[in-house]
Amino acid sequence: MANPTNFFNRSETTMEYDPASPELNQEPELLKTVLNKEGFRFTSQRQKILDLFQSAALGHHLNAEEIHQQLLERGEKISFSTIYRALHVMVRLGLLQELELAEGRKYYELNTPFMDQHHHLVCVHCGNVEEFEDATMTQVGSSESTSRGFSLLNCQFTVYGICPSCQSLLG
Amino acid sequence: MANPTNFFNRSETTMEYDPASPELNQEPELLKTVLNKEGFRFTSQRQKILDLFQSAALGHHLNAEEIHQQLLERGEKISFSTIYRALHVMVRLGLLQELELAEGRKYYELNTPFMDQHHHLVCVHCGNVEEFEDATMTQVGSSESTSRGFSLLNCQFTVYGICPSCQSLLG
DNA sequence: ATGGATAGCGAAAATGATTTTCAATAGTCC
DNA sequence: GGACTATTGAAAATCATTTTCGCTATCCAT
Ligand SMILES: [Mn+2]
Ligand SMILES: [Mn+2]
Ligand SMILES: [Zn+2]
Ligand SMILES: [Zn+2]
Repeated sequence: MANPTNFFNRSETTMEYDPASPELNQEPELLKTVLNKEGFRFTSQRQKILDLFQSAALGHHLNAEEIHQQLLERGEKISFSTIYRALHVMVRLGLLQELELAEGRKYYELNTPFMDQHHHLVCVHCGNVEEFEDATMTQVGSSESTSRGFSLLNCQFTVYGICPSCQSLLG
Repeated sequence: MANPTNFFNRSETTMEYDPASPELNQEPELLKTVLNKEGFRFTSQRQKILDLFQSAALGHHLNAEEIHQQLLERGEKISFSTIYRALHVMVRLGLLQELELAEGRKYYELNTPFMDQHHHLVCVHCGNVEEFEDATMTQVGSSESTSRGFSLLNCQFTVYGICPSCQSLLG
């Protein structure tokens, strides 16, 4: 394996989004290919975790706890250590995206091609998350990073506020 | 005090940025006023912590650990519990801004009027953070939130990438 | 100013998400 | 099939942050 020591230390590697291989997550057996290409092994656990995200609406902004729970509901018991390891690997491979939606935990969702990147509007009271797309966002991100010589990995625009229903609850 | 139970649970209260009281952090004794207005008490610890941020370039994206350390260097020993409590209160009062620059810890900086809000470009390899301003960002944030009936609290645009010097190190 | 009520302090213990350790297992490649 | 070693699960370890609790200091009313 390429970098065994700090490998699991989040995306500290120069593994950028590869526009040449966009829909990998759709196909059933491609996971093995993607993993092996980078020296990882294909395992049933990793496939099941990815499956969870691919069954659309179900998955979407899942944290480790929710993944563990939803897998249990599907009759699959996968340890937390395995879940965390799989998430890191898939983020590294560009299959998943890690999100900081505030609160002390990380959320994950299927990664999308850079230009289709969406952003988030979070209610700090109830945790409700809405998504939106906006091309100017990604433009600003990429122009800002190239003008400083940064190689862009990804942008996150997160808007915090209070959703309509929480507003009425709080007066 | 208004909401004793979940009070310290981050900014879950409807305490929006007040454009009428912008430069509070500049003045020396205003902290007491701001605290008392909301039922908090003025303490030397809170003043010293705020002082740290106000001595500009020194402070800027400080986490609890760094605050504790820099206070020690100034000969002030303030416990972590007090530091964390003070940070929460000051965020709640709009004096400080809490940032999620990735990595499992939170950073703080002096809050600025909404329209002057700046954003961050983070090197995921060395942690170097650069700031930039962009009006479109805040526009998109506010239009997006009003169009959904959210009451806006704040926006964070964070761009992740690899800085020039880390790029050369990594080949 | 004085005094009572109680918010805030520090030290230590608790929490909770994530990471690591380690022996057993299972992909990959020959 | 067999060697090599990445991956797994369970349990222990980390680490930032939060809570608890007895004591102190601030605030407000007298
Ligand atoms: Mn999303
Ligand atoms: Mn900043
Ligand atoms: Zn809400
Ligand atoms: Zn760097």
